[in-house]
Amino acid sequence: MRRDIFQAIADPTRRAIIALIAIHAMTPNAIAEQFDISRQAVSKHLRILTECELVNQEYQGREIYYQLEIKKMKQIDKWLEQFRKNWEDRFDALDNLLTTMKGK
Amino acid sequence: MRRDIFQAIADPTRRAIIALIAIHAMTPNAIAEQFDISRQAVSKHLRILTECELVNQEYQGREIYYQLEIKKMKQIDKWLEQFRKNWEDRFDALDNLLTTMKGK
DNA sequence: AAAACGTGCAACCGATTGGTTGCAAATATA
DNA sequence: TATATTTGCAACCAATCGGTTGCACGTTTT
Repeated sequence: MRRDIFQAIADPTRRAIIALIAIHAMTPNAIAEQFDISRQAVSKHLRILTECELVNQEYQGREIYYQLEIKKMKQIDKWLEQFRKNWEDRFDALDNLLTTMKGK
Repeated sequence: MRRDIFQAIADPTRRAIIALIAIHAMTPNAIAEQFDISRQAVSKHLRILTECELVNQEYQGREIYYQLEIKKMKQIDKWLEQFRKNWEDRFDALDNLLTTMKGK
């Protein structure tokens, strides 16, 4: 099983789930209500997210609250790093600013 | 066919190709030499990358030079934006710095 | 104690993926 | 002109994906 973070975010439903639980922890049932797929399908997505350590599970009685392990997202950012120097955007702008400040 | 940028970077071979042609344009043959898969398999990857406009094609005689359309990578960065405020790293540090500067 | 609820897992299914081989077309070279 | 090179495309294949339904198990509620 490949199951790395890039494969995890490849599916649009999974990205939507990620965005949902980034705000606050949610149970599988609550998540499933937001989509047109079965609770079990959501469960499978959560399993994949769990396998690449993108989510926390917090057991609370018979409910399980899933929350995004937001630090894991940095991994994507890290990969992007190698290309970032080649596009001009707010980060470049900030980099330039810092460089300028250092120079002074 | 889904074929968005997230699906494009889901495959590790494709990520390697992206990293390769980010440096300088390459022909399919030259790219294929770097991997243990057939030239046709590389060609299929390039087709996918082309379909989501991640690469440029420059025809030169019978050769075709493929280069990364680096600006398209910003799309990933843009998606990451919504999570970035929640992790502490150099970008947060820069954000805080900017906020501080604005405040003064 | 019985019933209802929240969850994960297994089995199944059609579509997609990433690879292969073979071939045709265009360009370059002998 | 004949031959070699570079490429894309089609057909095929096994494996994986994203969904489904059914079920078992633990926790709550009645």
